[in-house]
Amino acid sequence: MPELPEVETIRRGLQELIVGKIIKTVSSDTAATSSDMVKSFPNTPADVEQFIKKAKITDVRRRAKVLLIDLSTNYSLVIHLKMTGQLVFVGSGNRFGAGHPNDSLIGLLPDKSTRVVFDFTDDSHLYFNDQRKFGWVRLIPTAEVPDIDFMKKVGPEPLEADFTASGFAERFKRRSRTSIKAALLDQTVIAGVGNIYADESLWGAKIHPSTVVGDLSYSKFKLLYSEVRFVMNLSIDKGGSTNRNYVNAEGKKGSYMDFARVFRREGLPCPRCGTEIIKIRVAGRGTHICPNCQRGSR
DNA sequence: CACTTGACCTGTCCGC
DNA sequence: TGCGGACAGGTCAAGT
Repeated sequence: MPELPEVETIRRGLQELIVGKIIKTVSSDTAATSSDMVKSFPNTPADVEQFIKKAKITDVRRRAKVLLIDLSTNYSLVIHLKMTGQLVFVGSGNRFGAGHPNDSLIGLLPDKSTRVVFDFTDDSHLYFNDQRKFGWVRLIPTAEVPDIDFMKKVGPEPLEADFTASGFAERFKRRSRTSIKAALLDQTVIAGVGNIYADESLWGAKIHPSTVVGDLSYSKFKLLYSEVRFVMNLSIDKGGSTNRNYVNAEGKKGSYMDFARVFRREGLPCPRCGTEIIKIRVAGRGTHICPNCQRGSR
């Protein structure tokens, strides 16, 4: 589901909503089977008892598309939402005031997609929902988080101030014979780009997604670098993209799709030249392009 | 090693 | 209205 802007939007929400709260229990009282639960959240009851129960939330961080919820026990909840994962906070009673979208969720969660429930001591709750069950939650000592495979392999954060265009171009040398779209989606090259922002940034840089990485000029890499940062910053500003399932920590949708130039806009005119946007398949993924603007030139 | 493909799941949409 | 197949915001483990 979420790419960097969506995970960052959730992180900012959770930062405001749950830091300082104390976890009372971790559970599920839903239709999820026990094997589903084990897959989503494999830590043992003893781990939960020792390192989660009574723990205070000290911080909420993000690395690539992974959320890190730090606990006062020096353990962290490491969470990947994959395609359809959600982390939704619901206050106790009328916490947000009548009519607030979050309060409309009271009584609606947990539902059949709820995999893990965190109950706080003030009777508020955090729900991990995941329709397709690809996502996961792991409890890991905070100091060991950088040692897990994903963290060791993942590439640099594209929005960091010290991340430069030349650094960006450099990262692609390891994937010089594949398509630029496959390379952009490769989390070991650059962190956080997924299918939406790959298509959006390639349109912005006027690069055909099938273009072989090694055929791209440095000036094209500079353009692509700028476009990746532009679309991700814009999306964070708009609260992310809700294509289907995505909601933020308060259960609200993001509005980037209202600003998308090509993603899921097949049949509509290219906002730059008016040519009809088409949908093709690149790197095994549905891919949206303007066939006029993105001709695969260097 | 670099690269591609299929698998993991459930739900929805589209054509017959 | 039903049914089969394709497809969906992501990563892995296999294969070549």
